[in-house]
Amino acid sequence: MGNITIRDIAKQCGVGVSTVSRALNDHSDIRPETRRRILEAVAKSDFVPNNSARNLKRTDSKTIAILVREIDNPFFSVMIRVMEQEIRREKYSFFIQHMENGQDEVDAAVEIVEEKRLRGIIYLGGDFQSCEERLSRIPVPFVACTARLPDIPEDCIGSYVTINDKKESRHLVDYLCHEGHKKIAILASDKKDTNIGQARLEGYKEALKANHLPICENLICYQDEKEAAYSMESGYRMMKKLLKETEDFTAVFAISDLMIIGACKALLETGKRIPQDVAAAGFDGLAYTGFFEPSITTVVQPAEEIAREAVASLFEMIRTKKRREGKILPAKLEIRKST
Amino acid sequence: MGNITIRDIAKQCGVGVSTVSRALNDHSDIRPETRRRILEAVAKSDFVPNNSARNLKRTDSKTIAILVREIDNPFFSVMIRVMEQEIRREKYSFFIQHMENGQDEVDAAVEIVEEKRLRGIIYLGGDFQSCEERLSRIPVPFVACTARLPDIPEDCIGSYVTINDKKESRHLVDYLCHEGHKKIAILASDKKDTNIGQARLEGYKEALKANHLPICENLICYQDEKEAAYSMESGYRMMKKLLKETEDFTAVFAISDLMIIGACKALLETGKRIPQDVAAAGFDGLAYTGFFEPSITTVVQPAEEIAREAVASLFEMIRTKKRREGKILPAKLEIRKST
DNA sequence: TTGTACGCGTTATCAG
DNA sequence: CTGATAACGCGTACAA
Repeated sequence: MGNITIRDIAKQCGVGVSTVSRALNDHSDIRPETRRRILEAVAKSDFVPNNSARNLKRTDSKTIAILVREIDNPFFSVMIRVMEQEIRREKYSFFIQHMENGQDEVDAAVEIVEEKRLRGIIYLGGDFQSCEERLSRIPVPFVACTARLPDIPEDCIGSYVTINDKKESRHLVDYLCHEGHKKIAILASDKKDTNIGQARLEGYKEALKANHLPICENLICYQDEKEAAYSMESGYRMMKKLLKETEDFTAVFAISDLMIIGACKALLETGKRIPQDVAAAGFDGLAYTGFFEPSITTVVQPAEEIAREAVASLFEMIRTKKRREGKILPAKLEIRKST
Repeated sequence: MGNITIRDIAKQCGVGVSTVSRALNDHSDIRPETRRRILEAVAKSDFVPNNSARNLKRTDSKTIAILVREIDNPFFSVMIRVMEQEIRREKYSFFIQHMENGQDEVDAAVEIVEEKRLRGIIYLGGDFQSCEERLSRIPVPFVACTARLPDIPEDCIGSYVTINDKKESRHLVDYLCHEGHKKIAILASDKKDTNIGQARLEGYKEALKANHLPICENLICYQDEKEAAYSMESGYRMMKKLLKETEDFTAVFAISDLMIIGACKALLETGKRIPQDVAAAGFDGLAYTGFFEPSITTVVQPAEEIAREAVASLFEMIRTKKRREGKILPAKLEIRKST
């Protein structure tokens, strides 16, 4: 299928290809009349500029990419919406891409930067633990949101915006302890997780220690590696399993809101009352938790602020070409009826 | 920044560029030993194949794209997961792209097909009402899921998989009527909507007519065009507004589950009991609705089946190069505690 | 202000 | 099996 090219347009208008190119790219050195004529012809034809050829030549593009790890994490929705606004305001365009499961964050970046001549990258989620040294291969400024980042090498223009997962988690569990709970179960991520899931688990452990409570391995449910992480389904199944093994707990904390929602269903199905029999708390601050009955206690991440801050950081780095200190924003413990 | 190219690799290995290319692309006509040597050198270097150049030259790529309209629609999550599986099974790769607000479905397709040498496209959501004639510009087979498609022109290899929104909606409202409700409010999409939102509204009207009930304009809440469509927030606000204007209804039907969840919150806040004072029903079959208290009556779309069927249709069209009949799958009315 | 010609990094072709 | 070379479609010096 011989696609139509700028050469065809040029011929059709009786001008040179470069003139067409200039018209297409809003260059100034072209007579308005010529420009209009060309654009008109383009509009009439089915001509579509070939982006591959474009990007091959271009060096620049005022485009930034949002690389999402778990596209079905509803927590990201709000952030994406805010980011869209902020990026538009800077007159940049952007697009969202999903990183597949096996794909490494750094490789994905390198590939896409070349391909699209990006000016910057925003990561949503992802695990950077295993790519510390490789981080400096990312050839444009980047910001990681809601991800755990190792120390960023000096020579690389990257930053992060996140909350202190460990601290906030500890805070929540601490609150549960003060409410008098002695046996607190946790629905954690899988054992090998080195990401925020692990941080939240650590916070749980620290809180127990600080309250002189023992850490019982049988109250720690690890996520099955094969299951969709952080999901309602996995929360449901983990709670079912836990209930089968023991009923000796008065509170449960899940490292994500989706999981606690699933877990609540399992609890209610088993005839447990929330919070009378078992108190339940989640993490993230999804809007859903407030709509629930009983409404669910959770750690609310400042999603909009994280998004805004991330975009701001990114553009600052793009302008100054200098690395920027990472930001850790405070989350808010929202105490509701479930505890 | 002079990026490293296959020419560099070729020089380094003492071979021609085409040999490197062959090694990289798994061609058969290359000595295994040579191949190994080259791949090794590549792995050691920081070489990253330039996709733009690749796609410029390539004609083919065993790749399909999923174009999603509302990336934050949780209804799509399940579908994406299933599609991923099915596409992998065919040994194709895929990627997800988000269509921006102003972007037209056909334009998005045309652009991306050229750029990525796609073999096919799956649309998730979107409105095709305004692009009937232009549909045949899409140069590869495509399938639209959960979207309303006008008649597909003869010369274009496209299909759809969806439910009958009008019928299912009518079915649900019909059920509400049979439960004895005479005043049924609806939270609809915006007035100009020509998509599935409109279809669901039509179903509502038909059901009322069939049950000899009047259609009261003041019981129809249209979505504010500026608000995020189908969202919890808009459902919440619409219900608040409705309650301020009238309390003269005993049931409410929202055209999406998210909206009804928001609406329920508004109802509960106002002291209404569900379903005693007001019955509530949604549409889509999001997992959340089952986890809710009270669990919410809804029309469950067969998400997994739609996804599977869509991928199957697409591959069939890719193979046969022939258009395929669209599929309309049955949804299931799930009656729960909220009605 | 406009046109010509070259090169971006690959892959396909074809001759060895 | 391998290497030289011609496209792919566009942007941009440079010349006109």
